[in-house]
Amino acid sequence: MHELTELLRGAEELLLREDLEHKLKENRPLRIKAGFDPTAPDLHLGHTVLINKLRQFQQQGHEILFLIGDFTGMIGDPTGKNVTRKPLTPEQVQENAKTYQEQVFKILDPERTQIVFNSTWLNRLSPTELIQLAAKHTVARMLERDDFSKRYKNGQPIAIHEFLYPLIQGYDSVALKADVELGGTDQKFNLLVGRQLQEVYGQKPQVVMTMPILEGLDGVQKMSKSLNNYIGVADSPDDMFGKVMSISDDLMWRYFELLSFRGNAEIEAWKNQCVQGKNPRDCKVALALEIVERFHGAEAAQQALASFEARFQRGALPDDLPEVKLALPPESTAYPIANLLKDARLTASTSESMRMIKQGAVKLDQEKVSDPKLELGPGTCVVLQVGKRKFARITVE
RNA sequence: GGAGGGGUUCCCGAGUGGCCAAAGGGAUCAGACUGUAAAUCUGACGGCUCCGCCUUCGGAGGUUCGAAUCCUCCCCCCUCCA
Repeated sequence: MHELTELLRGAEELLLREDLEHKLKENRPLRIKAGFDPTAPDLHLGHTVLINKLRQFQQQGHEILFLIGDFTGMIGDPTGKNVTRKPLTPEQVQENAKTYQEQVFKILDPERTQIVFNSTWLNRLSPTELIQLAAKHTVARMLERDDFSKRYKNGQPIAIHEFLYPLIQGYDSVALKADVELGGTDQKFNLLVGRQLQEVYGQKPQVVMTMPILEGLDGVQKMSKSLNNYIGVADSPDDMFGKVMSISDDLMWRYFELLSFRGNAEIEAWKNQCVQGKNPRDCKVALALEIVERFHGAEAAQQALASFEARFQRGALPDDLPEVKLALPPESTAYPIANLLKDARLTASTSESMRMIKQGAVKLDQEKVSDPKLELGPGTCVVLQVGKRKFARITVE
């Protein structure tokens, strides 16, 4: 029972709960399937929500089937928008799959994870078999899918192959004899097709678990690269740490739920302590450490914490200052500070430089700059800082 | 094919001849404070050789002392009817 509660944590929906309970009682490793697109292996923490859930299953002794959809990737998921998606070459698929593994195995145990490619069995499917597969499902049921029905009502085209996509994804579950399939909430329909097909093929239908979309740093919109509210798994330890620290106290608990490996009980206890006056900051530090450690190791995490404290609590300079060398503008004998800041990319324009100086945000060798007309002659080497986060060691040549 | 509505500074969205570099909100940035890059408060938020100057309101022309606002043509988006 306790197992189940942990597994349910953060999950959006579980269909059907009784099925999962039964399967768990069988006391055997369950086959847990999750499919991934072989495109864009540039993962951020939002993507890891699903992977974290896989890890939980894995830790309870179940078998993970990490499916790379190299075949389906060639069809393109029917999003309705990008109708013509460039097919990936086998090389690209291999490349992306490799990147996936590197990143994903920071969370999953490679020993107990099977990576499978659906082209393995789908390429062997004969036209006859494919048509037999298509015969197992009806148009009416396909049209139950929200975006299909909308497009159909609006008279927008739906290509036949788009109907094939959910079928094929479902067939994957048959081929893999999946007990459970995980996916994002947007995958619900496809996951359910898997259930139906398995039943038709004489298997027990898989349990479907959907995971929510993680909110980004702003706490409102979904985490995505284009909104620039993401924490990339490849971010530097300092960045990763800082970004976690920047989330609001409210959002922190959501992140604990979906990103932390700590048990429910522990997190609940912390939450209660915070209500009773414990500083939420300390919980956030723990979360930041945990996440940095996951992707960069314990040592890097401690260093990130140390440099964070040094910088923001004591106002110290970061260790690795970007070095910038700038040549004097032609026909001048000194570099005006405003232009220097712009050219060193500490500000976006000289106007912004002026503003920052007026606002008291600019520091030269730790001293506040108040004169907007300050000029630096050739040969000077100084540390310039704008705000709390932007630094550079600048040499004027 | 017909009838309307609209394109404003990163986003949303005011503005219908001068007081408009353009209200308000969001995002962002800075300062203060703090528990942190949370929260809150204050301020900034086109560019520049920065107490002054220059360039913006879909595009190109025009009217005017003066236009985001008026006129002409063009481009693009949306809604309704057929």
